[in-house]
Amino acid sequence: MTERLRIATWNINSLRLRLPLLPLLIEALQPDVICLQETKVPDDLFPTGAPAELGYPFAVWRGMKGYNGVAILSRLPLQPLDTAPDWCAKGDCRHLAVALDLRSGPVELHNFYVPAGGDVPDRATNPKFAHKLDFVAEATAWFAGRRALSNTVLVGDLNIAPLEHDVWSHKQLLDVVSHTPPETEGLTAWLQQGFHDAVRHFVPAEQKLYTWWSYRNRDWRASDRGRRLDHVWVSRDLTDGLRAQTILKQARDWPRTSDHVPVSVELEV
DNA sequence: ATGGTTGAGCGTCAA
Repeated sequence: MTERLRIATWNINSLRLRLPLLPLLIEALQPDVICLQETKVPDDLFPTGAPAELGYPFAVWRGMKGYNGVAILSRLPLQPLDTAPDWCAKGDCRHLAVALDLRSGPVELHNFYVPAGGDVPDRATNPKFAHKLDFVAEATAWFAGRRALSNTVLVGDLNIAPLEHDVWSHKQLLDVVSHTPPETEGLTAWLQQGFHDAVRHFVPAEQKLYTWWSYRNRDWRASDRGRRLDHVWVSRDLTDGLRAQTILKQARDWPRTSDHVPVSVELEV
């Protein structure tokens, strides 16, 4: 027996500020599970009633003051998984993992917010860039060291656009943090620990595909200098169950919205 | 080459 599952991911860039936008996401995507990054809310200030009011009574969150923060909102019961390490021993709030209770069995879900990496793509002079590369390498090693992946979904703002057409200009961005070779090679190595890119599954690699447009453009749609920083990966056993993907580009025009747009994948498990 | 904008939360830092 299979069950249809829709999982959405969004870098919301302040949960409290953009709480009123979540009904728009829900109406458009009808996700069973919503994974959020950059919630920017400490746990003691989290709007604890909001998930249930939105129709997602099962929720977990991990936040801190000012920066970072992740949350998972679910219509399905879930169990928190606490087996992952404190990435780079920073005490950051960049990862949550849960087991979703489906009739067909549990699905393991990982929600990641990878460090952005600062401005200078040099690990020797920029500690933020070093942290980003170390984070990706540590995650790669952690998944490599576990049992073979199955029934697993990984989503999040991974802050890396791995393919040539995941950015508006491959040549012009080769030395820009998010698309440098050490980053794209690192992300590819992580993906290859048993994952499959669930969005590119539906969209040929030659086609431009973005999930983020900078605030610093007067007209984001006209300049269209986007990057694909937000991802949904599935373990290889779930590949045959992939049914659809949506990059909710219209969300970039919502009032006072995030610079990232939601990404959703529908699959049968 | 540079600057451009946004959020957290009150001076800048992070993105």
